[in-house]
Amino acid sequence: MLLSRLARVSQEVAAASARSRKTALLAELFRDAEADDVPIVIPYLAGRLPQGRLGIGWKVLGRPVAPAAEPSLTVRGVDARLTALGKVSGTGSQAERARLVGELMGAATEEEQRFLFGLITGEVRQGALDAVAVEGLALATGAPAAGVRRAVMLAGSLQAVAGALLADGPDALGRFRLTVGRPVQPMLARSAPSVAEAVAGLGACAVEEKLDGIRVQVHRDGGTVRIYTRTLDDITDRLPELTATARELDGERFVLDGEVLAFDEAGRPRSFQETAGRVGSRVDVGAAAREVPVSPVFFDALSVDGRDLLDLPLTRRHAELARLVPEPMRVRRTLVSGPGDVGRAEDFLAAALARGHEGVVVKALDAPYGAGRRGASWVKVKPVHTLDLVVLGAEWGHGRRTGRLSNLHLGARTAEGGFAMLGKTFKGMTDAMLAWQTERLRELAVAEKGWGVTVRPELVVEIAYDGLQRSTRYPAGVTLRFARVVRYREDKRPQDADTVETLLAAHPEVAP
DNA sequence: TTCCGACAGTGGGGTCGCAAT
DNA sequence: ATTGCGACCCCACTATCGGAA
Repeated sequence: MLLSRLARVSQEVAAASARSRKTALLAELFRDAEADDVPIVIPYLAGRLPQGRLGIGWKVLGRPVAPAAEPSLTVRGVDARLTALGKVSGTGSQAERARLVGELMGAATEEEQRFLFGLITGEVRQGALDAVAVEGLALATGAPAAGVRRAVMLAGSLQAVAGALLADGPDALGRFRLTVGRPVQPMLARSAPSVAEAVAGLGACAVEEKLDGIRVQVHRDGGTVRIYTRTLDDITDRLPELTATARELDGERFVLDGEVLAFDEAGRPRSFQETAGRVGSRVDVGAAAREVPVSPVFFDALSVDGRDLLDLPLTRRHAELARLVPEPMRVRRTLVSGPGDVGRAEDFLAAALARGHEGVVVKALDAPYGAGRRGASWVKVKPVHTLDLVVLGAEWGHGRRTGRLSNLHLGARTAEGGFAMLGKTFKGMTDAMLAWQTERLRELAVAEKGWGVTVRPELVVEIAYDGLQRSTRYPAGVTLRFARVVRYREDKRPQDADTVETLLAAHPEVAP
């Protein structure tokens, strides 16, 4: 199959607004793909490369290359070139990679160039990723969409399911079940502003501590242990102490879900930055593990002794977890009978925060494990802080925000009477706010830059954030974590904005 | 008809590791 | 040695479609 066909369909998918139309376009293409093209076409149209990331980004791709006049690239040919590109390494490799990229782009038409660019940077912007590709695959093969979705969650991969379906038809779905050693999409939580609201929607529930670390899925099959992240990357080699722990547990075959994080001598959690740095270390893992050892805290069991527990209620899964994992390695929790019992949940949240944790996750006791779902049965609650900050500048948006000033530069007042930038945010704005701030910030602009504008510090905006973290980038030595706009405060003047001093005083554990 | 669940998009900061400077 | 870049951790929020109520 020619790449031009994919590029054309991708553009049509992007132009279609109805999801059903996108699905139909993808299904038509999947049906036409030859068997050898399928393992490439499916991920491409889901906006991903079968090779995963190539180590090539905007910098190399940004260089313009004259497009070819006529399409000639085949899907398989492109795949072979990209595989070769991913394998280039060593000194001088950047130049070689740039050369190969230039060669590929030079063989592509303008439309194909746009498609390849999106594919390689991971931004296809066609309004259809995995979920829509799953629908298209179901339509193309006559398999039930829910069955395909479930198979993909259990296989942890769209490609495997696509290959089986197109080769063997809808019956192939039955082959996909939870397998020890093969990661499944983890269950996710939605958020609520208070435990009262979280409990109100759930009835009888467990309230568990929310730990600020790295999500891990631990598989053990006899002497073999594998550890996967939330995105199903294999990080076994980086966590030798967790591998050892899994081998010591009193079970031969299991799959556990949990969080891994570092604690200090007093047993309080170390900062996310410290845990993430440790887990990210790959070169001298032994030294990293000695310096910042991490501990697992498990909260779910997906499989024990060959029994698949996914469809069992949390109560049953937790009973299995408790049989397998000693109490200190399980997440701290309390049980709440329902909305009449909210006081217990609120007390538990306060205690969790006092112990230095992020918040709580409220879980319905009767809910199964919804692999890959951000279902309503897990709800996280974290305290939210707010500040009144001053807009110092704004950056031009991309995609659907093109032509709008989007990403705000936020400043707090300093003791010297100026403003210290604390970070940026693009979150929380409605389309109306984007339009309004674009106009207002242009009026306040003192300098037009390529990336946006700097403005007179006059506009006050209320910002919500989850906490402070250390920063080497910003002058106060700290930055906001997960900053988002709540509303503009036109009733406030910049001299009413919060100061760096009060911010640091509110988070003494982070203050430099 | 209205409501709401699921998705895609729009990017944030930090850290690590590699290659280039 | 330092810098730039990309990958991958953590993540919030809005707009939209389409099925459920």
